[in-house]
Amino acid sequence: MTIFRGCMDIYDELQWRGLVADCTDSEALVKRLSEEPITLYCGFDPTADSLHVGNLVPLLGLRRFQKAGHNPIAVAGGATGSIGDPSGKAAERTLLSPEDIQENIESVKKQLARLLDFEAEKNPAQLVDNADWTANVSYIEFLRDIGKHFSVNMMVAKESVKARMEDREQGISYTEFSYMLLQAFDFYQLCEQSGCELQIGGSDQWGNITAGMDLCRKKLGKHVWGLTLPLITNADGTKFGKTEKGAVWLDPARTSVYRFYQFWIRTDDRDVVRYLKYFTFLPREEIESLEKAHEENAGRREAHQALAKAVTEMIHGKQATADAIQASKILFGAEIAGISESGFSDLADEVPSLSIDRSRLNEGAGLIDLLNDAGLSKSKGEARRDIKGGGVYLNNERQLDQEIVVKADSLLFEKYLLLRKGKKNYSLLIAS
RNA sequence: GGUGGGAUACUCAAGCGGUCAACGAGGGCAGACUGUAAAUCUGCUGGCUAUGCCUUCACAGGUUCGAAUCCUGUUCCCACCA
Repeated sequence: MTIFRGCMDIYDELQWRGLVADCTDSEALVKRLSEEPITLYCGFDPTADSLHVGNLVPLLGLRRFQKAGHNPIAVAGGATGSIGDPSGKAAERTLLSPEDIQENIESVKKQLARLLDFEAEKNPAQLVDNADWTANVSYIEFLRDIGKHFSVNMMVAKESVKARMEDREQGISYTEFSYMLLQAFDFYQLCEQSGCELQIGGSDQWGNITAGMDLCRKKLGKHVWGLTLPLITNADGTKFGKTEKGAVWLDPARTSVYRFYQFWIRTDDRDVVRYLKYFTFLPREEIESLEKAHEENAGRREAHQALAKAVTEMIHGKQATADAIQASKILFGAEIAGISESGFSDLADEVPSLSIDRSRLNEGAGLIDLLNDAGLSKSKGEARRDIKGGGVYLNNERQLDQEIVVKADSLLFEKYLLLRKGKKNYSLLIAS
């Protein structure tokens, strides 16, 4: 008998989306999910002051469960984050200072808060910090109550630890070795205090999750579940979520909305349908029709646009997304002659821009210097090479003369210079 | 502790007295083709006040007209022996 609508479908939906990497006792979990709302959690360690697109899959996983009527808990890893998870890491990491962790936690919390619904009447999301329950546990207590339940033999056998043990060059510190126990302790605490029965996480979390399940069983006699979501891979074998400029962050101060939107627009054809399933809440029928459109005419890039729009709106909201789309249209679509003055001032918010002293242009500024100042070329030598290679455009006109001097008469609307390197790197110079 | 081998640019990896800012591969950037995709092909890939100058081949010295290359010492790795 179903007590509330929606819960029957969540596992099927996850499976259809390809979001189930592994699951402990899926049959029993499916049954359990169909009975009544379950409480589940996922942890996020504050290793930086912003989440990035790589964190999105588990986070949206929580949201998917919430949409299906379940009770999600997001755990900010104030405690675990100060230790460092060895899972999937080839080398020991340097510890973050307590101040950094605190700062990171504050910003990450805000981002988590935007993606989960804390106002839902029936199943509001919760946000907790695992430092809250580790703070007053003494080391001796922890060793006696928790450590006793773990055999080192088992811990050493876990993939995350084993990999580091076998690597003579790297090794693993006792600190990181112990990480598993802390995460297990989280699950146990949440299970006891909040009746949490399911932990989800990236597939590299499998060992940590099962460790927590064991602890719940041993200490509470409770049968709980673990479900891992896949690690996202690009079709070309590169790491998902990285660009030449580094990670793609959710914080618009780190990755502008325009860049964020562009990141998704440039998704490989082979990945786009998968990503629609992974990263959007678009319903199945819609994704399937986009898939069809994509197969028929990939060049129209309908699926890409839908993906970029959906994800950007989810993270940055409708208005910011509309602006990013507009900026993209201006830069990649119309001729520069068609851009209005207000179009340029809008661009300034989206595209990297730089103000430049008007007097410099009166005297004439070398294109090489401008490229260097705008950061499009890393050095003047590189700027020279870029021009020579035919990759530099001023106001969308290719410049091949390395010695060219830019004067005030090149200013559009007497104010803007649009500098471009290659197909997609723009910089807007604003005279002042 | 002993012996031998190694440390070269973003990474891997040649070079073992001058022609070395350093072969090659990967990566990155740019061009062509396209669809802001992929694949493919082409060029570039230390810095500069630029037909020249400066800084780089673990670190510090030395030999030499001249060193990434030879010598001495130091640090770190790896292998074998104890």
